[in-house]
Amino acid sequence: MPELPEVETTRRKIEPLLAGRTILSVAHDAPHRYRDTHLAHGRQVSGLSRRGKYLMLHLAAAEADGEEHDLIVHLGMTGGFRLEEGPHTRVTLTTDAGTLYFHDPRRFGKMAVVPRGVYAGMPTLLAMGPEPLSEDFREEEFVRLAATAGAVKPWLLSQKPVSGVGNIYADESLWRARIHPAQTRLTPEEAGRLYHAVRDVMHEAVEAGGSSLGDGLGNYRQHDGEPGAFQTRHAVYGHAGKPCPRCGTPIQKIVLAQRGTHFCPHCQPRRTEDPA
DNA sequence: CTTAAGGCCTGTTTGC
DNA sequence: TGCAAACAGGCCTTAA
Repeated sequence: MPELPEVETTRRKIEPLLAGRTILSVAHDAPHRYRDTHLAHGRQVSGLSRRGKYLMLHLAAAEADGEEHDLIVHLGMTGGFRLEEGPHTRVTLTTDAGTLYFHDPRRFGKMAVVPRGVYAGMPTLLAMGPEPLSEDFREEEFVRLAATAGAVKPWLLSQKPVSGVGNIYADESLWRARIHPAQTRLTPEEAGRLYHAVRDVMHEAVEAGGSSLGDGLGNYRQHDGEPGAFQTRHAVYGHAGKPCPRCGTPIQKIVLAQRGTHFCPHCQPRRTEDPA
């Protein structure tokens, strides 16, 4: 599942293929899912950036309107760019220097072309919290917000306290911080541990090129088919029943807020009484 | 305002 | 064996 590390890896890998190129066409047959992509035609790609799990292709102004645009891409669960067409190719992106194919078996991915910075109609992007690897992500603020939050895992997944955390990295971060996924109202000590766990996990995962899991459809790959390497460092995600790397207790899997949730019942006990 | 739940979508896995 | 049901899950929409 593409989360921040996978989206960042995608950005780094396809930027050399797109920067400075002119988009000739964005072809697909799902205008509701890939909105206003015709607005990208004829525009030059000035660069790529990322916000949370959103990928942004910055498009130079066209002669007709003099306005810069963004082609916003969300990879959803199974989206990714490839060099070759396949059975799940949903969008064909043709430039003056080659073609990229957007694969997305489960069709959770989305695209939209909008005037630069106009994100109306994208509530998650508008309300997005700070980037976990930037200086905007401040421990004090995170600790303050966590003190009154509900169950910590759904809170992390909301993208509001910090951006880019999805199901895999939420479970891994909570395991490192030794906090139960359903814990509410974190103490300053707990929130501080979680702050550093999120930063460390994201940093390590980006360096490893993200996580590639199994051989199934949800398996994230880079555009050239290369897998990431972080999955070998997962302590709990996908490890139900296997020993906790820290204490040996079998990892437990539960459903929390409709998400598969993995944790160590020994290292991550639920704190029931309020700290005095 | 906040929080919770349903829906989207389809290949794979599980269960009868 | 074969088919149906459950499962995976990020984010939007709707509801409370």
